[in-house]
Amino acid sequence: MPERSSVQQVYSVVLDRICLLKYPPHTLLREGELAREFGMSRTPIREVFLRLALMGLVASRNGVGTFVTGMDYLGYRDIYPLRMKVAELIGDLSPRSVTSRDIDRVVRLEERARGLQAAFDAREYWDLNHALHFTIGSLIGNSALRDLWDRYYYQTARIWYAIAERDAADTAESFVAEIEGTLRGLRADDLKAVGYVQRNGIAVTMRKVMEEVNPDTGEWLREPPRLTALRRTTG
Amino acid sequence: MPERSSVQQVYSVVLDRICLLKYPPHTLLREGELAREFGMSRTPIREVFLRLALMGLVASRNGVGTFVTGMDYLGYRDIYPLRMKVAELIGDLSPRSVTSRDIDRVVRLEERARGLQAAFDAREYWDLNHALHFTIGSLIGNSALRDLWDRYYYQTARIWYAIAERDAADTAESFVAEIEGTLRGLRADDLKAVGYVQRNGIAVTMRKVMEEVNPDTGEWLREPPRLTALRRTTG
DNA sequence: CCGCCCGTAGCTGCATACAGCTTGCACCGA
DNA sequence: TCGGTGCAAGCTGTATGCAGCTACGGGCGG
Repeated sequence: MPERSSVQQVYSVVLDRICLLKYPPHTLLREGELAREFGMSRTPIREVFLRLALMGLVASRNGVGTFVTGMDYLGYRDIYPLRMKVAELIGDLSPRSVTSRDIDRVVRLEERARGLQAAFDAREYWDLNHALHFTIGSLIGNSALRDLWDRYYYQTARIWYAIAERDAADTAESFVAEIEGTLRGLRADDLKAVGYVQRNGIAVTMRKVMEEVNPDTGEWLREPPRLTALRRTTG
Repeated sequence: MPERSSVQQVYSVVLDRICLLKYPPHTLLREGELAREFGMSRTPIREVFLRLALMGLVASRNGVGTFVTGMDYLGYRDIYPLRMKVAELIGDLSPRSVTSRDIDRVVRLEERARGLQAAFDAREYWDLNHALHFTIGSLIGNSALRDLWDRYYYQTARIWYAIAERDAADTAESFVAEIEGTLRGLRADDLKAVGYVQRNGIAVTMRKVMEEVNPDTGEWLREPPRLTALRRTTG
């Protein structure tokens, strides 16, 4: 069972679990437990936790444990506008030119996305969004900008994933439209257009997120089970 | 001698040493050595190194050691345009309003900066720049943007510090002008103006940096001793 | 004299033992 | 019965021992 893994692999797995809400906010993660699962000692797990902590996704409390952070309204309020700006810069800062491979890849994503309209599947939606994100990311020539593109993606992934499930039909439709717009931009080798399409998609999500909170208190108006579950990983 | 310190304190100290070129590029840092200096074990030092590695300021090689990274031309070429964009956003994303305390602080900085014109001192210049940076940073309301403001500052600090010493007179003069412009913006409670003044200052530095490299090879044209010194910290 | 090879020193990465802190529960007294 | 106190379990943070890797240098062969 305990197969050896590298720090990078464990980081990816735990990151995915947090973003996919398999580890919902406030979940207690224990170093020893993950160490056993991945067949390594606590030391590399601590490194994974530190990296996740610097991403703002977990926080350790001495003597207590390491918790998945809550979805903080104030954090999203700050990150989303910046994420939109980053999208606007995609076509601005030395973009890579589009190849037919890129287009083919997105065409295939479009087909799969249309399938979502018939039967929505959260996991499939996640995979498609993931693929689209990294395809676009690969076109960003500026490495620092690409880092931000990824960073803010992961920092906001949980909340859009949670919200996507609220209104599956609308989510699927918007997603197909987003891919179509992206494709138009790619075919024109107009990465600025691609960036603006992304910006608009992010803006729509941000609006949805902000509609979920009480602007005075900053509290979430309704909390689906997946956001509130305070479960231990044992059991 | 070995006084106990926290991880955060050690991180700050080592970060300063790297930015101030007390640890020049390619310096070999040993975990055990720093552990002894700060009176702790290798474990927290490793955490410091990991954080510095994620900032791109050090890199560990198994079996060899942890090195201060070189000043990579390609990295600066990517970071500077982004840093300029960040400066442009300062007045855009929910800035805090300016208080008289802020203005007073910068006024004092201006006085000290004028002293630099008479007698340039690299360390004093560093301190002033540091103070100005954080004063402006404190006016950024968007926490994510402030993180970037700090992050890119530290990632580019070494190179402008190295270049500042090249032409002390010009550096001092530009710096005074920058503070004057900043003060005008602050007094008008116009943080956008402050951001643009910063942007312009960053652009000037970037131009100076780019003039130092061969655009074909990416190699530095002339390497002052402080940039090339490959010394061990022992001795 | 030059080049190859192997041994060794010393570093990082990992595993593990220990210390300190936090929390919850049980027990005791009023 | 209720409140307070102390203890114990379990976690993170730290120290330290160990394994694996790399670089360097001396010695040997050509």
